[in-house]
Amino acid sequence: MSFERAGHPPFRADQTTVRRANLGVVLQQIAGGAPRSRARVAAETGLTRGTVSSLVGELIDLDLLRETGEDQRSGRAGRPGLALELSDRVVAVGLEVNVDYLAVCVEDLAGNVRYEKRVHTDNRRTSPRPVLNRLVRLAREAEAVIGAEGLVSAGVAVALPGLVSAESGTLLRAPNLGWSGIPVAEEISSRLDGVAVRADNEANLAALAEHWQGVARGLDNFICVFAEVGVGAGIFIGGDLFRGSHGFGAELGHITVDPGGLLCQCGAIGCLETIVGQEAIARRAGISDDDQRRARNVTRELVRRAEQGDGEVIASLSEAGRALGIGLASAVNLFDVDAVVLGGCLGPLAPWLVADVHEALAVRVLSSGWSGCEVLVSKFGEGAAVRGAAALTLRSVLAEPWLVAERNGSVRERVS
Amino acid sequence: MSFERAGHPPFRADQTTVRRANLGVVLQQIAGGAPRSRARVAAETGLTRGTVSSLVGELIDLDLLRETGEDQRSGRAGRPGLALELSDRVVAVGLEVNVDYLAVCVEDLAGNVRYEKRVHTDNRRTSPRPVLNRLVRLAREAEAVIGAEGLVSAGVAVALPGLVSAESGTLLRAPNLGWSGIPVAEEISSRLDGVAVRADNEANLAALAEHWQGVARGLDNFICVFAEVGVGAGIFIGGDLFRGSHGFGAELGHITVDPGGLLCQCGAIGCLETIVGQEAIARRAGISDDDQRRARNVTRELVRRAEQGDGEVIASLSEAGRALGIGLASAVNLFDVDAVVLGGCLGPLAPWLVADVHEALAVRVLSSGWSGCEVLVSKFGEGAAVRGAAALTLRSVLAEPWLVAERNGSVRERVS
DNA sequence: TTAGTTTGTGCGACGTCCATACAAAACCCG
DNA sequence: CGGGTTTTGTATGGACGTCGCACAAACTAA
Repeated sequence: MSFERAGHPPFRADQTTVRRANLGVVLQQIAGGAPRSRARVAAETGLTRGTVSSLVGELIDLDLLRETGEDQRSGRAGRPGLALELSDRVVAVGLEVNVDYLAVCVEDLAGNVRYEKRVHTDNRRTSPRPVLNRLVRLAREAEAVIGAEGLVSAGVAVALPGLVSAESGTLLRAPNLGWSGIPVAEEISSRLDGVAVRADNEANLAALAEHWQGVARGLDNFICVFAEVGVGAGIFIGGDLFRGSHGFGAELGHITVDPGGLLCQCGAIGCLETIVGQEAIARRAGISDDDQRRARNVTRELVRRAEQGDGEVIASLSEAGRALGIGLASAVNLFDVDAVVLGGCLGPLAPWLVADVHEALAVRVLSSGWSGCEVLVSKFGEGAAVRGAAALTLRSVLAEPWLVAERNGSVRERVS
Repeated sequence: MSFERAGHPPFRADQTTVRRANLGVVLQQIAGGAPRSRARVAAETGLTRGTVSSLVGELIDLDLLRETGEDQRSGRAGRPGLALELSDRVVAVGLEVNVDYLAVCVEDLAGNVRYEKRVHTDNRRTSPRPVLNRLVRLAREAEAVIGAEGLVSAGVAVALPGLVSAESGTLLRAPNLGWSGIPVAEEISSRLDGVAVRADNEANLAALAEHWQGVARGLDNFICVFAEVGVGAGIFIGGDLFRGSHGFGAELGHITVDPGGLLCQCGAIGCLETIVGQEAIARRAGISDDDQRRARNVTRELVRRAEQGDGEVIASLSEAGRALGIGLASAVNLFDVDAVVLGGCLGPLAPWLVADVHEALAVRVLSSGWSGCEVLVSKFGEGAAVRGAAALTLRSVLAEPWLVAERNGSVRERVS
């Protein structure tokens, strides 16, 4: 109904604003369901068939939509409509730097993963430069695939494990990586011939992924915990990612849950991260750092042992669940969300955690009597952040379709 | 830049949408500063002088703007502009039900309080009906004043001490009042000849008041604590009031700060409210319930004793400050706000609290090193909620000016 | 085959903003 | 004191986008 985000930076509107808005409306309408005819879209959006025709024409020219045969119709009278669905030619590249791996993925508008690669490397005490070089090599491979299949890239985004300034794309501080003040987006962009690159926190992007194609589809308010070595959270409010004033919000990993506990990387005592992180769980289960390194994938090792009935591991997991529940409870009390999603390493480990999280929430959440806050398990687990990075770009394509013209339009316009 | 709240419910745009948006843009531009000429507004918004002229004409017809002589100009060449400022003829009515008083206020668009009244009554064990009757009587008096001065009412809103469903205007649960499930907005509306009435939580509205004309002007992200008998909080995010999925958000009063503490009205143990509320502070300072009742205004009594150097009171206040700081810290960690505002009875009591709140925040807020979170003292104190109720309506007039035509336009259109 | 229904497109009308031109009202300066 | 300059507010024609309507195409039902 209203315009803009009712907040203070109002922006003047004119006819092109209208056009752009309606391009977005039509595209999102088609994205949010089964293939549909122009006429149905018109009926659903309130636009005229004529206007929808015009808008769809432009979207097809932009390679965002395509006509795929006829609308499936159950013997109703009248001329059949031509089904419209999202094009599979526009893709986005997602990158991820984590403590013990690098990852890349290419996803198209329809949500299909077209390419995916993940390499294990210990980035913990490596300086940023070689790590970014390796990441850029992965990105280049992905772009080669994109080119070979005749796809169009809408942009690149990178997920980072730490405090990120989303506007500038700078990694401000990553305790578990030992990095600080690295202009990651800029660095990557310059090595990829100036392609636009965005950067964001891994937990934010994991939340985005779950909302885009995961367990949180259709949920407008939820918290997604993303634990690897560190523990972060992405918060969705009103269908959009919530970032604080400076991007320091949702630092769930550094909520105090055990004042008499261990020293955290951040300098404080008893942070949630000292109990719930992947390595914290292992350490508390009596698995030495050496054993962890040998196992390569710590989460898989934990799952293996838990499945075998290892008492120490199961106890450590249960404890982690309880601590997590305590931490989440204050967040749920303040944000009043509909659901909590357990992601990252908590995905695979969920079977030994969920019950404890549930219980802690039930006890501590004020409104638990009225509005049950669901506990969901991530669909993508450790792969959520990369996919979220791709989704970041894809989502903005749906919301602001006209921007793709400014990226690749110069070529296209000469053709048409 | 983008349209709509990027979220999922997209809405088609057309020319009237543009017009409405620009009406809002012009009005808010003029509202957000000193009186200005059409030409300046044009330069600031990016609209043409011609377009601004047309928009301003419509806004003047709606009685939202007025021309007030000439623009103050410091000897610059050129024809002087006609200064435009907010009309003082459009007002809104704010109402408030609290535990020990009822209040009404009439405020105009420019932020002037045109009428104000507050009556002390113990509503604690009174049934809703007589209380609402008394409130409606206050509202009627206010409307009489509005009529007598030739003003136009844009709407009525009421502040309530408890969980409120803002859409339906229902008071779901007010522990300190002993009410639950009362359709307050509807009840008041029906007794005021069907005038539209909105209802919201007192803390939300207090936050709104501080943002509208108080200490939080210009702050887009802040938390406003509002303590009377109970303790609530209103949260501003991105220049807008944040309500959770169900309106249960920001229940700061029921965060656990002292697991071995007192039993709270809500049934839990050691809630913040058992230490920080007006009566809790008094009780912990050794002031009996009888003495409190005799004093009528508990806050004033506390201030009196603190000024006289009453050790018990000062200690209780300091303790409240510390508890508040602890509770606020988790909120600040999650919301990453720029400031915290102490409101309600905490306004007058601030001198004996602020230092403790500050200290607790400094220790417990993760990002306190980077982004200092200011602690501000409310400008309106206990009067914030009523003023916020009026501001709720006034704000929506600024954002959606065309709606006033639907309220009182039928008369006006016949005239013009 | 014919009538009825639905789809997609073309055309004129309307509303809104932009660019431009112009009169009015001040200041500046010789 | 009067002309030139600058700025303001308004009026006019053009561009753009949606709406309403009409029409041909394509299918179902009888």
